[in-house]
Amino acid sequence: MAYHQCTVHPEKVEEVARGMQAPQTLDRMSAFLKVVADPTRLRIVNALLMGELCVCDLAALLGMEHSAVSHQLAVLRKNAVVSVRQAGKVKYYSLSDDHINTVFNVTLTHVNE
Amino acid sequence: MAYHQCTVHPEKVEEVARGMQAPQTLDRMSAFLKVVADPTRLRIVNALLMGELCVCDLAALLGMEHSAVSHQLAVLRKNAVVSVRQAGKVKYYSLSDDHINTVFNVTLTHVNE
DNA sequence: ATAACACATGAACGCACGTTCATATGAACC
DNA sequence: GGTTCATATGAACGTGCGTTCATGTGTTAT
Repeated sequence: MAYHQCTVHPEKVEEVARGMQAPQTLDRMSAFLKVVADPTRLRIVNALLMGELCVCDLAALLGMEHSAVSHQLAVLRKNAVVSVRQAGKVKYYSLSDDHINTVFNVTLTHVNE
Repeated sequence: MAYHQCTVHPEKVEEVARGMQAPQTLDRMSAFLKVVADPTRLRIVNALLMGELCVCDLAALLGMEHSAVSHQLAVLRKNAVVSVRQAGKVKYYSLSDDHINTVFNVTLTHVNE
């Protein structure tokens, strides 16, 4: 059976529609949340909460290939979640923003409630 | 060329490893973030910030099929993001938690910085 | 300058996940 | 009880995305 046109409340819908964030804002929010939602990247963020780390140590910490870690770091970089500091051959990554800290902690308390 | 075992700093890695959240905690955090990272579900959350809505009005607001909305609401329900109140044939959805409000607003200010 | 090290990037494979179509449940009204 | 309305659920299809493998870039040291 096909779907019917149900009884909508147009005034209510329009009121809420006006209160909605702009589409491109929601897209950026969605993109950011997707970035930190990935388990591997969330573990990287968790680690970097305690200070900067090089790719090498991150790979050892997570028990992953350098390549995999580097790919995830590229995603985090392109979304301005982490920053890089180069010292010789080694690159040290750190969180570039304080909001990530907040999001992490609020999410943490939410799942622990 | 294959990857070499690079020069790790074991004491640093172990220190950070001790400070990491438990794996199941990170998994729950990841799962929650994935739920709200989806564009459609984020729009639903945005709408419900302004008060409860029925499936019918949500479908009209989002310009989607009832079925698609209902599927996403099921995901949000199973992850305790929304609650249902039934009034006759109609089911009204609302945010079940205040943390979601916080996560939404912090994320919003982050992408606007 | 050549080699070894630390990391980045490109491409391809595999799978999870959102959408869609179809069907099912459940409530209210006749 | 049968029909209509409001929502839920099942299954299959398509695609985006994370992983892996292979190769590339850049830096230091000899």
